[in-house]
Amino acid sequence: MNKVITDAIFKVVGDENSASFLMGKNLLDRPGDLSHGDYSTNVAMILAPKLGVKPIELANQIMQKLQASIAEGVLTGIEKVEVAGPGFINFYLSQSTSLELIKEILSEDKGGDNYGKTNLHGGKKMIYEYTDPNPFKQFHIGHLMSNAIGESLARLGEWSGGDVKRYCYQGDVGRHVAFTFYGFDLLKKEEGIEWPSENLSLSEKVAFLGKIYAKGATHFKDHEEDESIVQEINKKIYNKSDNELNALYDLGKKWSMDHFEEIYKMLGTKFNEYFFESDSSVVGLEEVKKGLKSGIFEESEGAVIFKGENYGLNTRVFINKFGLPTYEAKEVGLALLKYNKDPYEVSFTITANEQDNVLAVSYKAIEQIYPEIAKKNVHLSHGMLKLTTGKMSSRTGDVITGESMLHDMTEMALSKMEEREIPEEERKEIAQQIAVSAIKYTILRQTIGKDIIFDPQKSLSFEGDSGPYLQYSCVRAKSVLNKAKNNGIEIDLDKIEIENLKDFKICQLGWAGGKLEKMLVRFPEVLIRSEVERAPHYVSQYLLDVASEFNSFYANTQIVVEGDFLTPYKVGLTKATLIVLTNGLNVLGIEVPSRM
RNA sequence: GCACCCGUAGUGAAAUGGAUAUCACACCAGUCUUCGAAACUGUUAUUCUAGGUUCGAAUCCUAGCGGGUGCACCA
Repeated sequence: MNKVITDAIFKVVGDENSASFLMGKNLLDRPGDLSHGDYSTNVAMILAPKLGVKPIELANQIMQKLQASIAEGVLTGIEKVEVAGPGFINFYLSQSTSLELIKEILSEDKGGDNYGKTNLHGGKKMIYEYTDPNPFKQFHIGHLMSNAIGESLARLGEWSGGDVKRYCYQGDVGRHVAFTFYGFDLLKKEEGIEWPSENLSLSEKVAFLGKIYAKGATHFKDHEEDESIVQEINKKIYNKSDNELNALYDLGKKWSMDHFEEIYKMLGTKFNEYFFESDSSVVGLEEVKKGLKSGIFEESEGAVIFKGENYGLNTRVFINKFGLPTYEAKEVGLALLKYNKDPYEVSFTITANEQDNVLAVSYKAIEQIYPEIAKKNVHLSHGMLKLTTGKMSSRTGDVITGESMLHDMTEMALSKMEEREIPEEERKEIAQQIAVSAIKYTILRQTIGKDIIFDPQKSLSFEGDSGPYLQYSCVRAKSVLNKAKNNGIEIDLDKIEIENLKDFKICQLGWAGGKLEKMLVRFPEVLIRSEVERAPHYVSQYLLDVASEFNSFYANTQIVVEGDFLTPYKVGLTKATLIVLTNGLNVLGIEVPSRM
C-alpha cells in the first residue's frame, strides 16, 4: 500500500525527489479516531509547502490517482478514500477485509492464544531484571510496582519473539543486614527477646525480621556513635567470620526468600535466576581493584571512587574506607555475573527513578572496563509509588507492605462476591486474582516513568478504568459463549454473507461502522508499539477501549437469539473480543477468572 | 547551589508534531423478567505563564513560575 501511495504521488507531482523522499517511510498512520478511517496519510501536508501548492489541492489530486488505482484493481481491500481536515487522505478498509481479519483472530494457527504474537525480535536473548527486594527487609508496594512493570515488559518481549529470561537481584549483604542484627542485639539486651523457633509460621518469622530491622535503623538514627559497631557487624557478614551470626543469617535469609516466593506466586512471576549481592560484591570488589591499578578508579579520603564528574555525572564511592564494596561496585560485579551466566543481546534493569543517577555512574564505570557488555545494558526506570503522606520509608515504619495490600484488596473483592454461590476455595482464588489485577492495572495504566500517588482508601477501584472491569468484561463474554454453546450455535464466519450484514444493525454502531471489529484487529500493532516504546500503558488503554466498546455492544444487543441468522456472527465477534482481552491481560500479567 | 524528571477538567490519568485534546472517578438525570448492573445511556468541565520554530504545538526551543528526585563512603 505504501508503494501504491508513492506511485500516486509520483503521478501527481512528477518529481523524483518528492517520491524518493517518501520511499521507505511508513506513510500510513492509524488515526486515533475511527471516524477518520482505518489508515490515513499526511503526505499532502508535508509535500505541499515544498511544492508551493495548497495541501488540500494536492491531497485531492493524490486521492484521484488512488481512486483510479482502486478502479484498476491495483489497490485492493480498500472501500473508500477521502480527503479530510487540512489535507489528510483517509483510507477505509472494505467490509470483506475486516471480516477476514476477524476470521484470523478466531483461526487455529495465527489466532486464539497466538493472536498478537509477532517475531519482531527473532529469538533475541533478552534479560529482564526487576522486583529486586532485599532479604531481611520488607517487600513493600514499591517492589509491587517494579514487579508489575518488569513482568509486563518481559511478557511484551516474549510476545514480540524474544527469548526472555527473568532475573531477580537481591541485597543479601550490606548495611541493612547489619542494622538487622544490630537491632537484634539491642532488643536482646533491652527486652530479652530471642530468635524465633522454627515452629513459628513464616509470616511470624518475617514479622520478627521486620521488627529487629526497624529497631536497628531507628535506634541508629539517634546513636550515630554506634557507627563502628554497625560496621563491625557489616564486616562479619561479608567475611562470614562469625559462626553464630552465620547461622542466624542463613535462617533469616531463607525465611525472607521463602516469603518473597509466596508473593511471586500470587503475582504470577517465575524467575529464571536469582543473583545476590554477596556474590556480586566479590566480583565487583575484584574488578574495581583491578580498575584502580589501570587508572579507571582512584583513591580519595581512604575510599575508592569513580570520577563521574569527568562525564557530567556525580563522583561516587565504589569501595568505602572500610574496604567494603558499595552498591556501585556491586553493579559492576552483577553485570559481569549476568553476562557470564548466559550471554545476552540486551539486558534490562528495571528500578525506581531515584536510582537513575547512581546507576548512570555505575554503567559509565562498566563502560570503561567492559565496553561490549556495557553497550548491552539498559536501565529502565519507573516512577515511585508514594503515599498521600509523602515518601514511604521502611526505616520509620511509614510503609505499606506488599502482602498487606494484597490482603486488603482480596478482602474487598471477597466482600463484593458475597452473594455469588461459589465454593470457598475457588472464591478465595478468584478474589486474589481480582486483587492482583486491581493493583497491577493501577500501576500499568499510566506511563511507567510517572509517580503514583497512592491513597490506600481510594486509589484502587473495581469500577471503570480498572483491572476488575476488564476481567468482568471477559467473564461476561464467557457467559455469552456458554449460552451459545448450550444452544448449539456454531461460529462459522464462512457462512456470513457481507451483503446480509450490511442491512442489519448490530447495536447502533452497526456492522457498517463496525467499530469493535476495527478495534480488535489493531491488537498486534498495539503490542508492537508497546514493545518498541517499552510502554505497557498502551496495552492497558487499548484494552479499556475494547472492553468499553464490547460492553456497549453487549448492553444494546441480545447476542444469542434463537433462529437468528446473524447470531453466529455476533457470537464470533464475542469470541474474538474475549481472545483479544485475554491475550492483552496476559501481557499485563493479569489472569482472567472463569467467573467472579 | 548543580543535574535530571514533571506541570493537561474538581480529582487521577492518555494523546508517533496533526483533524473537534481522549478516558475514568466524582457530580447530576435515567436503565435490572433478557447473555452477569463490578455494567450501560445522557449532561457539565481541561493543556502553568510569556516569547519563538512550524502549513500545524499539550508535544520541539528559550526564559520565568511551581512541584519531585538525586548530589561521597545506604541500596
